[in-house]
This record gives sequence, structure tokens and C-alpha cells, in this order.
Amino acid sequence: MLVTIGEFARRSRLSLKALRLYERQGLLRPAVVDPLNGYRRYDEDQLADARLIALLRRLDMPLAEVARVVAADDRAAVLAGYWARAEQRFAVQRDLAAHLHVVLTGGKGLSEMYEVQLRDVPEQVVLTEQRHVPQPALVEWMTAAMTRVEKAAGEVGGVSAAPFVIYHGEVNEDSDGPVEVCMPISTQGAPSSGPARVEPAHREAYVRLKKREVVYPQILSAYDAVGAWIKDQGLAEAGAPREVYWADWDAAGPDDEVCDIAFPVR
Amino acid sequence: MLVTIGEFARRSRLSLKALRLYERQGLLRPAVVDPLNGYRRYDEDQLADARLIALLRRLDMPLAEVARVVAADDRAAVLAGYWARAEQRFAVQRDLAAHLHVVLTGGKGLSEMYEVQLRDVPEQVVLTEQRHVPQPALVEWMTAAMTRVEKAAGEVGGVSAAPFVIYHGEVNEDSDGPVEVCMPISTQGAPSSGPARVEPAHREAYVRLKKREVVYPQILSAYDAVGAWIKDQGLAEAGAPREVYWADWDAAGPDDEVCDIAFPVR
DNA sequence: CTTGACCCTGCCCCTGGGGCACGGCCCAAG
DNA sequence: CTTGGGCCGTGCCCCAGGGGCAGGGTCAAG
Repeated sequence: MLVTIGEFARRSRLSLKALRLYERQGLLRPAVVDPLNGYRRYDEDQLADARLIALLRRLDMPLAEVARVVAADDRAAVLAGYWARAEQRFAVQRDLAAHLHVVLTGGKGLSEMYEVQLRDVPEQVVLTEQRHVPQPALVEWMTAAMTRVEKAAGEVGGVSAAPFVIYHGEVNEDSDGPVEVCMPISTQGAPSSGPARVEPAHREAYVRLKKREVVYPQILSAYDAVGAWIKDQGLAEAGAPREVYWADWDAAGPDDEVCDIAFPVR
Repeated sequence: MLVTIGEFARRSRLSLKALRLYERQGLLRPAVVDPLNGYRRYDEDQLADARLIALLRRLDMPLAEVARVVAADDRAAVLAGYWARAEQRFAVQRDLAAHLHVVLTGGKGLSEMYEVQLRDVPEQVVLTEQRHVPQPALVEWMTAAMTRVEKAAGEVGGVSAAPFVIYHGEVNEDSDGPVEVCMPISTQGAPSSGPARVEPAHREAYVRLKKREVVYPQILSAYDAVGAWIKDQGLAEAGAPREVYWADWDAAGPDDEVCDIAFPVR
């Protein structure tokens, strides 16, 4: 029934070092520790847990998470949760690797990565807020500005289409825009006043992105793809690039499409 | 042109700690180090490399590999090689996570993971080699035994079909078989002698596996899947399970199908 | 000249162990 | 009873890739 640490290690495929560590961490305690000589004795019934731990470690699961799985009532559920997060992390890394590959090859392969389409956008009256904002602060400011213009829109006729963000200047480590958040409103209710203007009708080339892909700097590949496509088609850029947020951002999962990257063209 | 470490850190999104570490590792040396006060000065041209390093680190690429990418003539190729290996590692982990999920749920979802098929196998004369072998030594012994029986087969008429391995007993941490390596031979050339026997004709249920999936312990899920399918179909197992190696193992890539897991049935 | 921001080195900390040294223990053979 | 070889114990240093802090030097603007 009780076995020595050596035999337990062989049968569980864990090292002595690992077993002693797991005891200190409270992850896998020997059934008995001789108080005189400190010898550890494991119960054969602990082999199942030990093997589970060994396999979970092969998933690169941290010991803290391993402990959670082992202690859980529904072990499969905790494992599934961890693994879903691992898949998401890896998907983001895959996008980044693809972006880097494009950058390092000087733009090769872009056309296969993104499907660019054309569409006509009608004239829109928009409430806007504009500012210079450095890249690290961009998301925070955009979120707040979006909320503000949405609230303001509610008071002057309501939102009439998906909000979008125009990059009048690049936003990266060296440059801070300016960036303009635009909320289309219906002009039926009230006359335009204050920070409202007319965004003219135009034709634009765009790609559709999943939420996971809308992250700096991978997103730059999408901009490059649209730009390259426009050149390739013999068209010309006719305005600043923009991101159209046509879905409910907070409700979307990482694999849901939420946004378009668009360049006006002529 | 030259900037302080603080500004360089801000613009490259690397920490001071990281920059000093990269200098010690020879990964990214400041353009100038003041010999009096030790102040580092970076050239703005180094920003591109610094940003590349920052992004590569987000792929969890080790610094040694990062250094290889940065120093390479064809950076994209080195990155692509690393990423391909990362994808393989992750694919193996994904298989393991799926296996663990099956184990932890007590076998749910197995039927969706594997497609089981039926086939008839004719009588075969086989040269065999059989032994008790514990799991850790299994692969090594199997490889060697396969080579030996193949060589022996060459002397008595030649190989007539794909080799296979019969597990007369389980091979895991607690049990060591026995395992029998079988090489089918044509009996036209020479009379059977020595370690040859007849493997009777039978019907078998099997699943086809990719090379990547043929690894302990994930492979146990495949065995379980075939076993569950047999029960599900109202059939019964009629012999020891086996692995049929019908492809060139060494020439196969991780995603190539190479082997079948089969149970004789009636 | 002062002050605050910036920079330096060096030390300890983290995870998940590997490796080695030094010493205690246990069991079977002689 | 002793001796030897194999287990087992603890403790220390090491790895990557930094984070955080201490203590002290430096730079530039007011």
C-alpha cells in the first residue's frame, strides 16, 4: 500500500525533486512522513493524482492552476477553462507571428491573409471628439470618448449608424494622431450644434476583423493589407484610415468579427 | 540621434531592466556607453531592432532564439522555423489536453474525436519478436525489433504487408506487455522457420492516427475510442489490440497519417 | 546652487525544477 | 557484527527573464 518516494517517482514519472517540491507547495503530500528520519511514504492511491499532475505540467500549466484542478469537484471543467485560455493566448501569438512574418518579408503574403472589399458609405452627420493621444493611452481614451459621444448623441436624435474612429495621423510609439471618434446621428430630431460635422459620402476599401485581431501592433498588418490592395487595384487613397465598430464590443468573444479597417478611395 | 535609456525604453516598450539584460546578453548593445558614469546611449536606428525584440518576446521566444532572428540574414525564415516548432508543440499539447479531458469526464466526447472504421484482414504469415517491455523502453525496443524482423524478412521472401505490433498485455507505468512485433512475409520464397507464425484472418475496427498523435499517453484515448465504438455497435473484442504501421515513419511529418489502432472484433 | 528627475550597480525574489555535495539510513551478504 | 551499496534527507547554487528595491551618482532647469 505505502511505497517509497523512489518507487513512487518511477511509477508516476515524476522526479524526486518534483515530488519534494509538490509536498512543500501542498500539492501532493505523502501519506506518511516518518518523524524520525523524514522518509516520505506515498499511498499507491496517490498515483492517479501524481500522474494527472505530471500530464497537466506537460500542458505548461502552473502549479497553482494544477492545484486548482486537482482540488476541484469538476476537474474537467477547470481543465477546459484553462485550456480555452491557452488557446486564446496562442491564437493571439499566432496572429502576432503572422504580422511579424509580413513585416520581416516586407509585405509578402498580405493579400492571402486579408480579404479586402469595397463599399459605398452615404453622407453622415457625426458627433465627434478629437485629440492627440499616444498609442499606450489610445484604447482607454477611445473607450471613454466613445461613451461620451454616444451619450451626447442620445440627446440630439440618437445614434444612426455604427461609430467609427478616424486616424488623421498615425498612432504608434513615435506619433500620437490626432484621432477622431465619430458617432453618426440622425438629424431629424435636432439641429446640429457644437462638435458635429458632416462626413461626406465616399467609397471605401475595408477588411473585417475579429476582436482578437484588433490589437496593436498586429492590426497594422490589416492597414497595410488594405493599402496594398488599393494600390494593386489601381485605386488611390482619398482620406484618412478609419476603424468602424459595428458590433457590440463588450458582448463579443475573441473570435467574433467586430470591426472594419477602412480607407476611403477614389 | 542618441537617446537615453529612459526614452529608448518608452519608445521601444521595453523595460530598463530588459534593456540592461539584453546588453549583458549581447542582444542589443547601446551605441555608446559613457566610460565615466556608465550612462547608456542608444541610437534611434536601434529602435527597429528593439521593437522587433519586444514582439518576438511576446511570442515567448527565448532570448537565444531572438538573438538568432535578429542576427539572421533572412529573419523571416528563422522566425517561420521557430513558429512552426511552436505550432507543433502546441498541437501536441492540444491533443494531450483533449485526452485529459476525456479521462477526467470518464470518456465523454470520445466518439466525436475519432472516426472508427471496419475492415477485413486476410491471413498473414508473420515473422515475430515478442518481449515484456516497460513503457519507457517501449519505443526504443520496438524500433530495434522492427528493424530486426524486417531484416529477417528480407531473407525469407520479403515483406508482404505493413508491420504491426500486438499488445498481448497493457504497456503502461504498471504493466509491461508482452508486446509482439509482427512483420508479414510472403511465403512464396521460403518455408516458415524459427520465429514465424500465422496470424489468422479477422475483421477489425480501427482508427487512423497522425504521427503527432502516436505518443503516450494521448494514444490511450484512441484505444478507448475503438473499444467504446465496438461496444456501441454491439460487437465484441476478439483479440489483443494492435498498431499497424502502414507508412514510412521516418519520412512522415507530424501531421501525416502513419498508423492505425485496431481491435479484432466478431 | 539646489532640486527633482534620471541613471548606475547590486541584491533578493519569482517559477519549476536540475545537479551536486554531504551526511544519515536500511538491508542483505559475508 | 560489520560492511557495502543503494536509498533518502537537506541545503546550496544554477537556469531564464525579468520585477522590485536600496543606496548612491549625475544631469539639467530654475
